[in-house]
Amino acid sequence: MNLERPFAHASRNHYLSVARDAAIYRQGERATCWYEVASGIARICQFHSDGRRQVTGFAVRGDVLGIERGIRETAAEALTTMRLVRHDLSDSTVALPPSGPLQEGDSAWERALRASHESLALLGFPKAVQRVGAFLLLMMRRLESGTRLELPMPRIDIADHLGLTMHTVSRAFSELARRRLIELQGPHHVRIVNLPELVAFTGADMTEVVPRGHQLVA
Amino acid sequence: MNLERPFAHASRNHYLSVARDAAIYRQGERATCWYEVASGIARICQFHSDGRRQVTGFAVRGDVLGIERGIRETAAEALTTMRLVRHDLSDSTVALPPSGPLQEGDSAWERALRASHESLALLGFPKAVQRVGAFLLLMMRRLESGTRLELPMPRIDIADHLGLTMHTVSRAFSELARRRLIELQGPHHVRIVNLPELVAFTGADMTEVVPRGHQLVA
DNA sequence: CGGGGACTTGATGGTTGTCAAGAAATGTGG
DNA sequence: CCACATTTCTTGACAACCATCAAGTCCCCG
Repeated sequence: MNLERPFAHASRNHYLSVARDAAIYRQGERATCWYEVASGIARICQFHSDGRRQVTGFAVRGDVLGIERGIRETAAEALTTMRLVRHDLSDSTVALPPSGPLQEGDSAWERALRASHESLALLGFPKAVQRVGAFLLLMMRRLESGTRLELPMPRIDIADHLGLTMHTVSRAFSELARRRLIELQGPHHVRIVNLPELVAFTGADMTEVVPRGHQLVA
Repeated sequence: MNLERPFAHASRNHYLSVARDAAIYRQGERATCWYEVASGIARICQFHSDGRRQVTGFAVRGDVLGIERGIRETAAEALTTMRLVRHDLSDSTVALPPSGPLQEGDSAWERALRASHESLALLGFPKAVQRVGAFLLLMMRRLESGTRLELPMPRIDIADHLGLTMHTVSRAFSELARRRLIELQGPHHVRIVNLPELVAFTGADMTEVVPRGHQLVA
């Protein structure tokens, strides 16, 4: 499938810079290419007919952006200045090494699917504080920034990502800070003070338990 | 990539039957193959260390099941007796024609990604009744069964899929029935009585609005 | 230094989860 | 095929949580 040159030096691929707040692609367009994020962060979102806006993900270094055929179901916008690698739709070979939970040898589809599952997992947490906590832990892994997190997105984006309101997200940050699990140095600068306790409090140790199952199929 | 024989007659692929309640694969195993659903319905779920169970999806005819490499992050169980097509991991060519929102010419990864996005969209609805309504509409499309829906999964599975409790799901069904949008003939047999009103009430017309955007990248 | 947007926080009402009980459906053995 | 037992589903009451409305504060940038 894509076994040869797993990390090809994207010779035919366009590298491009994107300014903060620029649209990378729009919802409703016909997809002609997809991107890899070399640096910076993008917000991927979906606008619904009832007025809701759903942020389906944040794309960071190594993430695949806008891989789909036909009409785009999401829009992507740069939250910071970014560097992207543009790929043709017929190509599903990633050019950049993975970051965070991604793996070497992934195809682009595989990476996109993994990211989608991570977003699903976040929405599975029943309470707001847990969702926000899990979001911080996920971002820490994905940004590979240690315990000092720089989150360029506004609260409303986090809210629309986690299925909450801006207010509830803000309260969750405050509660995590009150419990001395994180420290807020300005709204966009979070320091994770007590990682193990944050993991425990959130319930997000991300290790799964094998269930007692029935007989296997073969 | 996968342009030749988009719907190959899966000659090297195994067809297999699965009994109701049988495990198709387990969480924590190493993935060795993936499946397509030829008939029946499977539940895909993820068990978390804090005891939660998240149903990440239901796989119906045409859906791709368990396409991932390395350790499986989900388990799959048959809700009904099923027929599956087993594929090698090196193969990403689907054998079955699409159903519902899927398209001809999809690769397996593409189908899996689409299904994942549909689940994400469901969790985006802010209220329980809307989520349940949107779930019914989605199932109607995917099962291609007209307005008479046979839902083999128990309420708890729907709840774990939508991020709700069994009780709330049950109340939502009751409310939709009270409003004469659906009719319940037994817990697993739903008839959609007033499709346009259900769509309107749910806010799930699934057509998106193009947002006013900034300048485009290129 | 001043203005405007983003963020935080408080008060309140609506929605959902929890606890508990009862009704309906399903499966089993006679 | 029917009676019974068990599971699943529904419904009610109450508590917890979150969205909404409304100020007030902080931050950023001109």
